[in-house]
Amino acid sequence: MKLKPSKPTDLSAHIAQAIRDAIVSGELIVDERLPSEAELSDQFQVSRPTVREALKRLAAQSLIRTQRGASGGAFVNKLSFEDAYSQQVTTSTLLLSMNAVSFDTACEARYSLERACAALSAERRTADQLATMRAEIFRQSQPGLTDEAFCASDVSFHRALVDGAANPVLSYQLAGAVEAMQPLMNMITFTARSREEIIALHSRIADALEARDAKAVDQALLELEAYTRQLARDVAEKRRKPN
Amino acid sequence: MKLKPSKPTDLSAHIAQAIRDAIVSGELIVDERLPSEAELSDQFQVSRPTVREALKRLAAQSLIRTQRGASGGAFVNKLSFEDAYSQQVTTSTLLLSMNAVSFDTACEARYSLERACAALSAERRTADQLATMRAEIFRQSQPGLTDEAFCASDVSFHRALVDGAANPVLSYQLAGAVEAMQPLMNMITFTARSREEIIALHSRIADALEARDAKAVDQALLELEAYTRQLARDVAEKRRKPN
DNA sequence: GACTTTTAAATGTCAGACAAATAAAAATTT
DNA sequence: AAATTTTTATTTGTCTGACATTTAAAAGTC
Repeated sequence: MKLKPSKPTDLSAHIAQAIRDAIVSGELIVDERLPSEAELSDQFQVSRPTVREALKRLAAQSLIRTQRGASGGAFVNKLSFEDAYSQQVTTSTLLLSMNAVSFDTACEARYSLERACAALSAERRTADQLATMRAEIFRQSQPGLTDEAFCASDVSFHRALVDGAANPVLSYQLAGAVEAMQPLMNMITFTARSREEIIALHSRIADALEARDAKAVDQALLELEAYTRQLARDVAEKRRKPN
Repeated sequence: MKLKPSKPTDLSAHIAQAIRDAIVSGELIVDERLPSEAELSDQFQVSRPTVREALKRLAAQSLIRTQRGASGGAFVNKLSFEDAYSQQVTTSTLLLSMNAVSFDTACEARYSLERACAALSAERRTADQLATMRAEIFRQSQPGLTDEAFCASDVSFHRALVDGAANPVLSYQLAGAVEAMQPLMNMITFTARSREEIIALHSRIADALEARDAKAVDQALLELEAYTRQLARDVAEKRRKPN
């Protein structure tokens, strides 16, 4: 663990980077204990608060965890899919909300990726996942449902579809694409008619998955994407000319 | 910005979460200045070092940036695609290396996602992106190339393919899948024969993109995936039984 | 009016202290 | 001797107060 780069300021950022490099390169392995804060401040020739700021940076990325007490300290954390998943969702959500990404662009990305899971999911989906999808479809058909709850159920439905591919890397990668869309979807007001349409498409997807018919899943997803984008266009249209 | 939750320890984590929530919810908007560290310590009733640790956590996630001097302070950062991209690559790389993800699983995810870009890329790829791909193919055919350089060029090639879809959200989502594979790929020793094969498939992809033939791109990617997985199997086989 | 100097505000860093948690060692009791 | 309790040492968590550095604006000067 060395620090060489140029910048004279932000010592804590440099130290964090040095430790991060050591972790990424494998110099520090999972569950290995880092030197204590006191030792680190000696090694890096900085004060303990500075070391602590560096460690908090790493903790924010789930790269380390800390434990108090004797034989405590900072340990290299095994980055779990769960941690990575939630980080990804947060990042993706902020990315979309801060960069004026058009609904079309986000929607295209989401459904392109989802279709990438379609074939695998058709092949591997479990009965359990299928049941989850059916349950979400049922929930979506309940009359009193708010738009937000409808969207949340939509996310659950699609998540089950993605998880059906039985590939944790895919599930992780898709997390951002699917969940980060929700705030954008929430801006749409779903009429009874449009809900009906979406539910019909969801049912077609579930049916196709049940029949393990990859082509049909793909086709239904294509239509769902087209319909969703049409809905968004209608909403935008109405906003512009609210009759 | 309030903090209510249960945990009594890790004040800085709570404060970071409170501010993070304020950003995600839109209570704090991009480029808005946060209260000064002194004011925050007043508001949250903690010391300045604790506030600073919280701010460093947020800085580690590129949620804020800080500026020194009068009229300086912490500002809500506009999360750029670039920042998100590199974070995603780091996270994905660590995720794969720490979770004993099989080569097959990672490879399947990567090529599934890449094929999701194939149709869009065939439709939209620019002459420039095509030229990049041709240049990388040429580089890959150079005799003196190390395996690492070959892999790096491979990543550049595929990145151009993904960027061809002209959808920044897709490019961002794919970043992890494509780049995080590199360390795994680096474990493969590429013989002259296997390089030849890969280059031939890359050429077929480039040709198909030039002809805007989505089907052909998809097919070539499928074959490339199959070949890559076969290569990995061969390597594993040789390790187990080194003649 | 243009330039220089001063000032004030803010982050960056440091030193030293105490609190709290925790595991291991030591002492005590059974 | 074993089990339990107490002590101790280590380590992170937090606080106080201070000084350095940067920066923009205000004040002063030519």
